[in-house]
Amino acid sequence: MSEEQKFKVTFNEETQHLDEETLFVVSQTFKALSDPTRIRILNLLCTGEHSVNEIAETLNLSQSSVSHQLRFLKNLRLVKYRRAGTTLFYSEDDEHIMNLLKQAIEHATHH
Amino acid sequence: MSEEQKFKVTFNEETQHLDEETLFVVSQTFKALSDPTRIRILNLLCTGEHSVNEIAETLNLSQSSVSHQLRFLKNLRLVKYRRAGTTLFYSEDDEHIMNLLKQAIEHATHH
DNA sequence: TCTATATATGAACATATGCTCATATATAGA
DNA sequence: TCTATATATGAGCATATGTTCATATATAGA
Repeated sequence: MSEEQKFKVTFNEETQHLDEETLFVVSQTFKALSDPTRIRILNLLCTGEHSVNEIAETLNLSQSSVSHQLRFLKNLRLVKYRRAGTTLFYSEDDEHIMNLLKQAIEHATHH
Repeated sequence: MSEEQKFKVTFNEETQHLDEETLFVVSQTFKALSDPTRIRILNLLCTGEHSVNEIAETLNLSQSSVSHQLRFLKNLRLVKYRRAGTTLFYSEDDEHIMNLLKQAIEHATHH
């Protein structure tokens, strides 16, 4: 089997069959991006780090709601935080996924 | 104002505020990609057009479930179909969004 | 230690989601 | 027109999701 054929086989396996784990990770990732509140939070974090209260006030959301959503995003490692006293500053933690979000926003705005 | 500054302003405006409609379209798009069944269907359609029954049999899903999900995907214009007698052949209808899916699968498999 | 501020968390609730089951619709051929 | 095959659809159900409310936890300062 040539190198080219090997590549083709590998490629086809990747596009034709998705194992359970990949399917789970991909669906969870898109689920994170499928809620307006989380999109707004991530979009705000594009502009740099922000505290929980800053996010809540800027986006007109309850502190609790923001905190719940940030936990969700943090579990998926889409955001991280830095502590400064009692304040936690959240920021992006997955450039690749943030890029997907930006692409989708671009796509939605220009069509 | 330099060209560079102009670009920066435009860029910031786009990333800081999302209007209702954009938010809705983006969240709906990602919602379409957030379910394992729909991901498997779209991933299968990457390989070319397929009838409803083909999809159901290949992915081991009920005809009803596939039909419901295809309606969902069709409403978002992510898939289209071609009729041949009583058989409907479904295929991709949004290259850009399919590309987002492929990127996410790549991202999930290589990390 | 007591207080104030920032954030996290759990329960409860309303709504959304995805599946199955039964059935309707549509097309082709006899 | 009658039948067979392919697909669509609606109701019902179990589960998932996002929010609020009340409260817990954590840190800093007096």
